Amino acid sequence: MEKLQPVRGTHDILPDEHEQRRFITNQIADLASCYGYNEIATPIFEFTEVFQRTLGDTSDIVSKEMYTFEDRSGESITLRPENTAGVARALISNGLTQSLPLKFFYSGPMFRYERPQKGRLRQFHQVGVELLGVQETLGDIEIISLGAESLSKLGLLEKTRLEVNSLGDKESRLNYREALVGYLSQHSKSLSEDSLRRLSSNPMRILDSKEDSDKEILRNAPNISEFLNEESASFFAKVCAGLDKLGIVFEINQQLVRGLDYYCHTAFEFVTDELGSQGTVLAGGRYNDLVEMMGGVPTSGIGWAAGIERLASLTHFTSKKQRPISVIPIGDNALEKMLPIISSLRKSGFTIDLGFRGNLSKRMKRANLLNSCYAIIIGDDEIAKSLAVFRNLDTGDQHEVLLNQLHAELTRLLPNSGIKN
RNA sequence: GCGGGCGUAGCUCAGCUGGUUAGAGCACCUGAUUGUGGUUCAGGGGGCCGUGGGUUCAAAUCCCAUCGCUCGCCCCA
Repeated sequence: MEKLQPVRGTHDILPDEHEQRRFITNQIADLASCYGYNEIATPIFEFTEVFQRTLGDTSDIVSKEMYTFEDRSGESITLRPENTAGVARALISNGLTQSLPLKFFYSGPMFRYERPQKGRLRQFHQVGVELLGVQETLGDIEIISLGAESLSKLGLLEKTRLEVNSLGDKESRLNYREALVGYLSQHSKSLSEDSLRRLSSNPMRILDSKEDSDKEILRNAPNISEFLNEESASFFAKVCAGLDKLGIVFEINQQLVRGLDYYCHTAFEFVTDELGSQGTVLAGGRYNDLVEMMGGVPTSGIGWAAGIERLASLTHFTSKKQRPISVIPIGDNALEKMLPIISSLRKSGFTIDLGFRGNLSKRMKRANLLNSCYAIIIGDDEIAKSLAVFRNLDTGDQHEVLLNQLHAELTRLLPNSGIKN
């Protein structure tokens, strides 16, 4: 509660910034809608087990990044660190497995207890999609394509590169894991402290270590591709072929390992070099075991999430807002006369600002400050003649318009304003 | 959890080898302009110099602690 600051790692989103974020969200939501994805919203907190059971005890999220607390009835509650587990839970809770396949889009805040830095917050926001009940490679291809198009629509595709990898099915992964542990154990003396710890808990995560000493050892480590069984290998090959067919450029990164336990087969990340070490902008993968892990019927799934703050910091945005029209009544009579007219203009969809106080000069200043395009000025002289002074604030030209012609005049001058439907 | 940088006006910052009443630009308010904005001019309000302690005749300035912000590591969106 020191000095009325927001909690560390959280920020107020003021109107200018919010407009950009809403724009980004809408762009992706519209695109997802074209792909047939429907918006879903799950609670921003869940019982802790929802995340604990699915993300994996050894994942960083569960081991040190969860916002967990006890509520008044003693239940352990966790603010969602990501939304895939919540969507999977909702699928089960609502018996939606009857109507597979399902395509979901979501957006909203996520929470992770981390040290904030550039592109990383404790409360951040994601948009994401989940495709449930599709085990065909067509699902992987559609999801990655939707990710690529989302970035493209925001003009960010050329700022990122797509990396993909296959983690294979369970059998392939176990075989690989064994081989990897065998290899790394021979070099355990030279491994970094963190990697050494992961050797027993989560050895695959050592693959994306950034320690030079680890990288050196990893250079000769076995590759996952050599351990994919026939089914997994052909699955991955089909995904890659599909991406090629769609003209989606990607590179295979065998070190790419997603941090969460529930991933299998396809894993992918769109990364940029423009955000320091937080380069991942949009990332996801396949999670065929997740729903079953939560106690539902086996249901395959694939999806991705993108960080809105990261997208926003890569995007140059200019406001798309309508410039307002300032109505400036002088005196109580004029105000009374204009109130119903203002109300009617607003109902027609025009953006009207009625400065709340001040003389003509003050109100003109406000009109200028708001970047209004026109000022409609009316005083006793004008009332007597049932008209208003209509001033173009860019040119300074002004002319008189009958009050009953105001709507027509604005419609003529601002054909793109007004209610669309 | 670990390391670096920084906390002075609403914002961006100057001042810091200690020395009157702490400054600038932008923003804000008032007036020139009581029926006309942007430009200009004149004036004005605003600061526990992050907080606590220490050194000193004297601290925004030096030292320590603490809190906050920020950047990086780990990891992730």
